[in-house]
Amino acid sequence: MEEVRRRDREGTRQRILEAARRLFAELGYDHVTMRLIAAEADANIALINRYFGAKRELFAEVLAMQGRFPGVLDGPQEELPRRLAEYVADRLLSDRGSPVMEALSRSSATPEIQGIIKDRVSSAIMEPLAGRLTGEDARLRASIATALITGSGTLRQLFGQDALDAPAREVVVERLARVFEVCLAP
Amino acid sequence: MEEVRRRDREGTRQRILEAARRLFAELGYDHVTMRLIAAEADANIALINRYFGAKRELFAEVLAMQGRFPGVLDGPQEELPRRLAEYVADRLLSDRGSPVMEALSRSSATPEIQGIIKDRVSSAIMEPLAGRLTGEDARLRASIATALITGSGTLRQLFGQDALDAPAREVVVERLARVFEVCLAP
DNA sequence: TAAGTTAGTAGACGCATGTTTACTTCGTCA
DNA sequence: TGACGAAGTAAACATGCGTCTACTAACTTA
Repeated sequence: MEEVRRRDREGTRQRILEAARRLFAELGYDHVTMRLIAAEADANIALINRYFGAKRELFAEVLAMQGRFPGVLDGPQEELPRRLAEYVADRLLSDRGSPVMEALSRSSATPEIQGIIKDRVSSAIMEPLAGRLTGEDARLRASIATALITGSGTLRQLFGQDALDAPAREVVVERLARVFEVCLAP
Repeated sequence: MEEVRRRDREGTRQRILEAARRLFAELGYDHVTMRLIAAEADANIALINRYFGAKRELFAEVLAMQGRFPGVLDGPQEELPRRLAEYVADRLLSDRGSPVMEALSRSSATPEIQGIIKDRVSSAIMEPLAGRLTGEDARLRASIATALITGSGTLRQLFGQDALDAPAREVVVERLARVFEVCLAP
């Protein structure tokens, strides 16, 4: 009955990385223990440190492997607010949130990794967003949109998927799209 | 040179409460230790548990003593978006954020106190806000505004007071006011 | 087949946490 | 004045954490 998949360095590494991704998103940095990751990945705890160095670096690698808003920031400029609205609405209404969004808003209070998260929010959300905006105060407008995105993550994590009293998806998208429009407009 | 303020039960209780308020706001629930509170309050650690029972209950008491958006939710209805905008802008730009806002967004990932925070966000922000709104989907609109408020807390805590590239206060308030208007409008 | 490399393992290490216990000291009131 | 209750204290408790070390066993290669 024993699994014969042994001595597979790369495979084990991937299982650890995937377990860490899932757990960090669900529980936040502080509440994920090395032992929990090891159990979830069905790997020995010492291998985590051997392959990744330390918990902090594992977290950094997890964030690094996430795409930067795939399909949201790309596409026609005039539909950007709507794509953001759909992204946020889907994450709020679906049975699980966005791993990046959740990991970020759940882990941002930990000094140990604050720098990592700051860089990630900057490079994956704020800067690409600000870069797509024209007119004055682009960075301010991008920041407000970012606040709305991360705040949605916090809300989701507190209230689960019925944070919004469960109206129809289209109503949520419509409202969010209008809000993002005002955020991003020059 | 010794302080002679000894054997003052109520005074000690208040010093502990005040130190806890400050520290929870600054560091979040997880990263505030009982020993840190005791040191900051210049009190013995055992007294914290004697007076408050447990860390969790101390946190609940800290949240309970905070006013519910004093001066923001009250006042003429048509200026509500602007008052919210001023509140958020001031917290983002000033040298320290709002204790409630910070404590909430810094501590929301801890399962131990998730219920406390959830109740607090509901009763202090979302429900009063939704109660002031007319028209359909009041709860959805209040939720989006809440997301923006808590998201601002997260942003502030990540980037400090120059999260917004430091434009003039009036510019920030103006933009936020327009966003809140769209959030809250029927 | 023997030797060497390395993935995988068990367990301990040192430290920090929230909480509790046993004790001391102060203040008050009979 | 002496005794008693309560405020304050020091130290320990049990637990959980990230990390590291010494070891075993599987695969590769000569």
